[in-house]
Amino acid sequence: MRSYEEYCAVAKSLDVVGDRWTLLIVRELALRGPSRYTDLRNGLPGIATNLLADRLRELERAGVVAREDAPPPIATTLFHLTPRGEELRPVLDSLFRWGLPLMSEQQPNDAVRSHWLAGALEQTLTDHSPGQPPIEIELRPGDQPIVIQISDGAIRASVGAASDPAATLTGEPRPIMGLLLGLLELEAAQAAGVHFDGDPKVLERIRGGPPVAA
Amino acid sequence: MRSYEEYCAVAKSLDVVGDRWTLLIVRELALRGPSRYTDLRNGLPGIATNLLADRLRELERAGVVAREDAPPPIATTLFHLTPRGEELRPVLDSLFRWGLPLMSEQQPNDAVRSHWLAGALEQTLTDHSPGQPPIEIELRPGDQPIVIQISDGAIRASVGAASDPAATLTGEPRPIMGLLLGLLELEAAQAAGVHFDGDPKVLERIRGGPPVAA
DNA sequence: CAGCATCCGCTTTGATACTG
DNA sequence: CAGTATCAAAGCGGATGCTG
Repeated sequence: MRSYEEYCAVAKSLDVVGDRWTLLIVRELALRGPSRYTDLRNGLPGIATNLLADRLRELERAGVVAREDAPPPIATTLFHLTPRGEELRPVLDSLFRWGLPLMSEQQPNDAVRSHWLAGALEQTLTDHSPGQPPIEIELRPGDQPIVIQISDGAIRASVGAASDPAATLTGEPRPIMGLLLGLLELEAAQAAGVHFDGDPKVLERIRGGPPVAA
Repeated sequence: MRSYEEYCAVAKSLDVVGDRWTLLIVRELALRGPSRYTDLRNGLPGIATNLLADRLRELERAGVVAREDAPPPIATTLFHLTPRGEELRPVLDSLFRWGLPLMSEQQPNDAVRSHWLAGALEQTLTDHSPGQPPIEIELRPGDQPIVIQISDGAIRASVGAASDPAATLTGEPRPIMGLLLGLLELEAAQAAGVHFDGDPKVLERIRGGPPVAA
């Protein structure tokens, strides 16, 4: 990207991460950890392969990303965030939060990946009853399952199966997210094809309320 | 901008504010409040006028910016952030913080505006002695003067003159910022042409230390 | 197959000129 | 002051081909 040539911290940041696709590449590495080129491409549907290569080079030059040639048995290149790259998490988090209200409308051809949803959920859900025992909830939004772990006031959401879920939600991504983000009631979500299995009270424990002041 | 067509909150955010210049327009409105078209152009050196018009239209459609035709005596159009637009401040703040380390190198043809520097300073400086009486520091980085107001642990930095400054700093923007951000010692800043007037202790009270975890 | 580089048509941006 | 109009240059998207 052409530099803005402004002596301003925001402009300097955007000189590095303001290009199309760049922050989404950082998102992939932040959500999934060290990744292969092919995994990155899979998490960025629509990116031109030469652009991904270009951006990775630029991010490497900027000290945000580093590549490591994995040892012989694996024999592949892994890209990962440097400490400086990890410091971009607050930027991603604020964008996650700002974009949550836009999740209510899912365009018909929007791609879906479970790890994106997990990232969004970690930014919104809160444990309203920290005293309660730890529980897990499993989501099956068509893609891979997502497990939400609630324990001692902390929320962790990641791709994977729950061992002993207190509840499971199966259905389309949009109504599932609408329900969890607090934009949809359980009845409305069920009418939209969501199958809820478990104790409805667990929903009340974690549902995102009105947007949090950040 | 073409949509990323991803059902991800970050991608949805970037669909709205990921275009070139867009976040800088929001920065201008956030730092300066309601502004005229011409003021925006002045705060965005290098932007093509058709692009500014385009972006403002898109931001209006997205509900981030609104325009008001000021009443007859003023007879001009003012652009301002909507509440939804104000919610982008955490995004700007995180970009301000991330970009601070990049402020140490000022490219020879970087444009400088005092309100950008004020924004950066508010993100870094902290009042390390909240018990002390309120003081003001004035900066004269060539452009317009900046006043830093320190009182009760809070820092405010804005364009304008101080009434009774406890210290003044005159010189080039880069060494002044380097000194305040904690990247440069007073002697080094003075060697770089900064003229410091006042009690050096006030510097210790507010200087930014190592980057804060956000 | 993983990790690119090249080519080409299309879209976006930059610079400048012009207008109510 | 607050834009619109025009056009060249740069960037992007999609397809394809190459190399270990």
